[in-house]
Amino acid sequence: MRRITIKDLANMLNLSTSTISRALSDHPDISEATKSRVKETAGRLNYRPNLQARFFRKKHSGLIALILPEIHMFYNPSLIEGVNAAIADTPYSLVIFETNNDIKQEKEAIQQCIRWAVEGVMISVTYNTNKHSMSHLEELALANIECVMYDRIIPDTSFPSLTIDNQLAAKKGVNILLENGHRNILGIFANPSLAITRERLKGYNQAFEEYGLVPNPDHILNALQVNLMDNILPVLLSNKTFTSIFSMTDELLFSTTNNLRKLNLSIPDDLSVVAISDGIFTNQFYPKITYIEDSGKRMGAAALHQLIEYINHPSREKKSRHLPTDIVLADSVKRIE
Amino acid sequence: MRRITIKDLANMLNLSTSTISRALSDHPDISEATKSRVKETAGRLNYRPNLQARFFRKKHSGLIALILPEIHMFYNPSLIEGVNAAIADTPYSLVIFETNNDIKQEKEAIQQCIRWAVEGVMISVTYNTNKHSMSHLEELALANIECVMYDRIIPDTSFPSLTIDNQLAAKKGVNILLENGHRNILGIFANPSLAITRERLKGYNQAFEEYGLVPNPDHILNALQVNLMDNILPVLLSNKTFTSIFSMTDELLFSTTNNLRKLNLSIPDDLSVVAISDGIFTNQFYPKITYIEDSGKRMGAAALHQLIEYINHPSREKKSRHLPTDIVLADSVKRIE
DNA sequence: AATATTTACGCAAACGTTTGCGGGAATGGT
DNA sequence: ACCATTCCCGCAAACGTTTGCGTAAATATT
Repeated sequence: MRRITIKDLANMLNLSTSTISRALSDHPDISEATKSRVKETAGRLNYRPNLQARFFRKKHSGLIALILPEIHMFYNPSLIEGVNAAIADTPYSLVIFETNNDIKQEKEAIQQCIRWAVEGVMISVTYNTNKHSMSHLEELALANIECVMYDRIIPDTSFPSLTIDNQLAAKKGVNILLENGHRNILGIFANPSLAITRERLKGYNQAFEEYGLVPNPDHILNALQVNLMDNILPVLLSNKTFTSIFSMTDELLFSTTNNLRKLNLSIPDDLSVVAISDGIFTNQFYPKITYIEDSGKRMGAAALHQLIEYINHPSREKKSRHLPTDIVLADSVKRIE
Repeated sequence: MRRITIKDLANMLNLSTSTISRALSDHPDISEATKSRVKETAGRLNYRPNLQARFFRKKHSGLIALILPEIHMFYNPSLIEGVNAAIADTPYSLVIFETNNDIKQEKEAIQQCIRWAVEGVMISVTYNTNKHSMSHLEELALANIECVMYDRIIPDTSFPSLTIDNQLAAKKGVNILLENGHRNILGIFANPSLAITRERLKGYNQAFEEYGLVPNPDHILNALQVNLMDNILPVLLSNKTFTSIFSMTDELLFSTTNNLRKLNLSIPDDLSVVAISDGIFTNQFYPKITYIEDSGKRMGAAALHQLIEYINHPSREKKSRHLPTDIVLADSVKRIE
């Protein structure tokens, strides 16, 4: 039970392989009569082109790689869903690499991409990837593989990137709290070695400044790792007189809600909460959390389209883009005077 | 800047392509001297084998496909992580297809697998895939592609499967509640068209029966879709006198916790809770939830290894296996008399 | 009717790698 | 010194597909 090939079809129909090939791809050189004859038998015999051979001959792989630091509960599942939905309308297939926030695994993933001759790479880098350790990314460029960075990017490089306007998003979020009378706003942030953290931090501060207020550096919690939250957050909340919390991600928000429950504090009666969020957790949670939307689904689709754009037009100028962000108001903010 | 090939190396070193190929793969026919000479220049010139060409010639693709119904917050991220970690030690790469619980997309994914000539498929089927609609799976067999089902399987088919012992797991979970004195146990279950739901339901009932009790069918909630929980659960909890809840998945558990908060009911003071869970949500949640572990990570690794086993030994007898389940006790169960 | 064009197909090479086979040179044994 | 091995390496085919080029027949043009 060997797999049926173009040669088989050629033999059965007394045609050459070239005619079969052209007939199947609707080449104008082939008459309608033979086209339908070929297609009919191909369908009947369940012929499936060998993509390996095709792409080998055509010198491209039909593969697009998605490299991400981790696949945990938040954001990335949504992102994968977005990429998957978008790639269904294209001739490409998706391979996914997970780096576990380890730059060594990131390098290994890139080597894999080169060996597979993928046609494009979408990457969200690890904590430790920065301007001075991106030789592996430059290898991609040398191999003529298009690359866009998304979400966790390295700013100010020659690689195009796609993010939301992180500073603006954070500013919008904090603004909601300020406008509702909050002044003591605990800002919960991730690892500051990530550009995304620094940008969102800027937005937090900028919101205060534009309001004519001075942000208090003591009101910032930098959770180098999420599980440290359980130690730090209770201390912070018991000592200070916060009336609200701004969380820069879903992951930190989840940890926050658990800690609030542990401290017997409720949202929004004891503390108002605003987050930058994918939208899934914040909408399903009770009470629904007010958030600035950073949709993984939309990001995934947009990043893919941008990448395919570059693949199809390699010479086109590469630039970094921002996705717009919506404000979604819900039940987690209480107005105070 | 063309990519460097074996031919290039052959020309530069005045050797034949066959010698280069053999030298790079440590063939005994090649002397150590030339081996090191070849490897040195290959390394220096950054030679990367063209996997498309290699696999094309060798008549396999080096690809393994993972087909899953959805990538939401729970389980599947963990599963992907497990597969990814395990596949790193193998010569295979992973492609992921998401079917959105749509049998049409599932069929499409399988067609893709055949066209790509993947060497194995790991699949968790949709709600609507059953014994009478699995012609696409049989096509896989015809194409000599190995296939294992995991998690959401079709029972009693010729395809090997990998699951936990769902009935046993549910029984274990309900048992914990029974042993702690609970008799009115709300069972929260998913769509009964899934075999996994029916199995776990059996376990729920069996636990009662082995305890000499008669399970009450009115104590079963079948959430055909998760978002329906918000309507049904409050009604059920206000009418009946439940003292505890058994949830068959993380997803349903999450919805449950939100509804409990809405109703101002706390765990475990008002209601004890036990779930079958991947372990991530239950451990991070406050209070920590007692659960029967169904680890996506472990499942992913195990399914992959089983699949590779079949790929390497196609004639080996295929059988369905169960993964053992651990009980993880935490803070969500209160003893009552 | 002679020439020009179009139509419809076949020939053969090419993509990069692996591998069966063959053979010259070096080595071993007597 | 002769034969049998062993050691290294090259030749060439093969995997399935696409595609530039060539060409005979059919059709169009004058």
